[in-house]
Amino acid sequence: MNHETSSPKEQHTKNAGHHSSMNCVSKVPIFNHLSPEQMTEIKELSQSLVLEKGDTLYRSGEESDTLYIVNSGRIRIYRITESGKERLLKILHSGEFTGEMALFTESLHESYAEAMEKTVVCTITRKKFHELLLKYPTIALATLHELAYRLKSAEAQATRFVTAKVESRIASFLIESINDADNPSSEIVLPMSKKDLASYLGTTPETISRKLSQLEDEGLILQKSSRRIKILDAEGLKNV
Amino acid sequence: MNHETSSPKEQHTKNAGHHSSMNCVSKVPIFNHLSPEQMTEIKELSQSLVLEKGDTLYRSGEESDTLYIVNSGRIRIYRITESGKERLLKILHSGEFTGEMALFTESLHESYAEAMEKTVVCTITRKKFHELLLKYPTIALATLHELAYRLKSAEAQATRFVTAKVESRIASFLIESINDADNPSSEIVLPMSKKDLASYLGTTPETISRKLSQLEDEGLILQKSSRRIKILDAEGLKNV
DNA sequence: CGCGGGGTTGAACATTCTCAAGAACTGTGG
DNA sequence: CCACAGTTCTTGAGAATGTTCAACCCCGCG
Repeated sequence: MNHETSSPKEQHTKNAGHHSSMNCVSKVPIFNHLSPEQMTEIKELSQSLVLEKGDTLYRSGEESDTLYIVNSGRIRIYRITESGKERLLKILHSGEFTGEMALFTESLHESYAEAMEKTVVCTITRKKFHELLLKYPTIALATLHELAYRLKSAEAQATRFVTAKVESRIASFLIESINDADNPSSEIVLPMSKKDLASYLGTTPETISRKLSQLEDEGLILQKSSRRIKILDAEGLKNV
Repeated sequence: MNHETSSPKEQHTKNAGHHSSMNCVSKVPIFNHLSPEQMTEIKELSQSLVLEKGDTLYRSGEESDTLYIVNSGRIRIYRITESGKERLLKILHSGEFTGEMALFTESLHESYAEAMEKTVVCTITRKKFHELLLKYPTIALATLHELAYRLKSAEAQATRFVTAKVESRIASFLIESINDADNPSSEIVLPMSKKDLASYLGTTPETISRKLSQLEDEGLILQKSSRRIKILDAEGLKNV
């Protein structure tokens, strides 16, 4: 994890933090259903790392041999397209992980990971995670489960985005947002800036802005502030 | 695997074929490195199924509790988008598998799988595969490896397709095709009709046709026949 | 020889992007 | 608490990119 990077901006914070931090592992779905002893064992294998807002966890092109699990905070995962544009892949929240490829082959990162706020991540090296998987098949199973789910999502998203119009992409995104956060009112708060949202949906901020206004004109949503949106007609949205 | 489908077209071929077919399992990467006894055990868990051209393996909305491994032949996996258009996700060749989600949760298929020619698939039910994974951690590891790889590919493709112009998507596809088939000459044969290719790349046959002609005008490729394309300037293609 | 499906081409049309300018918001320091 | 600077967001107009629809071609096949 030595960064001989030459970026003028910022780097890994050097403060690798406390070893074997406590709650690092406990929030992670794939580690559920383990006995206390197993938990302890895992905690000993992992190291925690503290990132400040804007810090980079890894960059495209760097060697990848570590699994990162977010303990608290948020990590932005994005790629740079051939045409030099940034495209947001996902935002990792507490309990989610990245670096799955690292676990199986010598490979290089193809994306960038950057802390959106102060964030604590747990790190486990490929070697150690391997041992873990072989020792506890249920962890392997849980990880498989998670990857299968992600694959399905990725495919669903790819399908939707490649063909659908921007308007439908936005509509889908809004509907998913309702489902995600258990909303009593059907009001959602965008989890990112519109710039990021545009990048995530494969379009531009301008278009997002216009389409949202359009949806508002059609009476499907209500923009209460730049980040807060109230869904007026979820059914209508689905048919966009 | 009872199909109470009411489609007038065609269904599963009923001839569920020979039980525990021989080479079904032997071609599958995730089953490599196993002892002969283990192989035998696996063979006993699986059943083979013969599909004729055009037969459906599964449809969107059907319950999914089986892993399918292609022994010989090809399977077209596609989705229908909200707007009712077909979008090709991938083509499974010998040794590849589908149904990964089936393995972990009660879930429904969201895609369609259809034989492109006479095809033999091996089937393993969720329950049996689970037992297998728990018993042989190395299989779990190999499966994880495969899924991680697929996830990476899916993400890469999603990124590329969402932002890139059709022209670049085609160029990328051509370049990958060179790499895939070890080509002495840099001549490739499209693995599918242009109609399917269009669906795969998220565009229309018309646009494919036009863009290919354009690439030819630019001296990057040569269309020898409707399916055969010679790459004249791979470097140039990469910069499209 | 005629039929049918894929493939190609053209022209009108729809969608989205780009660039540019201005408005609204956020956080900071006085 | 206010003013300022740096963003982010919105809006407009023109340009680029792809889609649609319709006609036509080509080729394999009965």
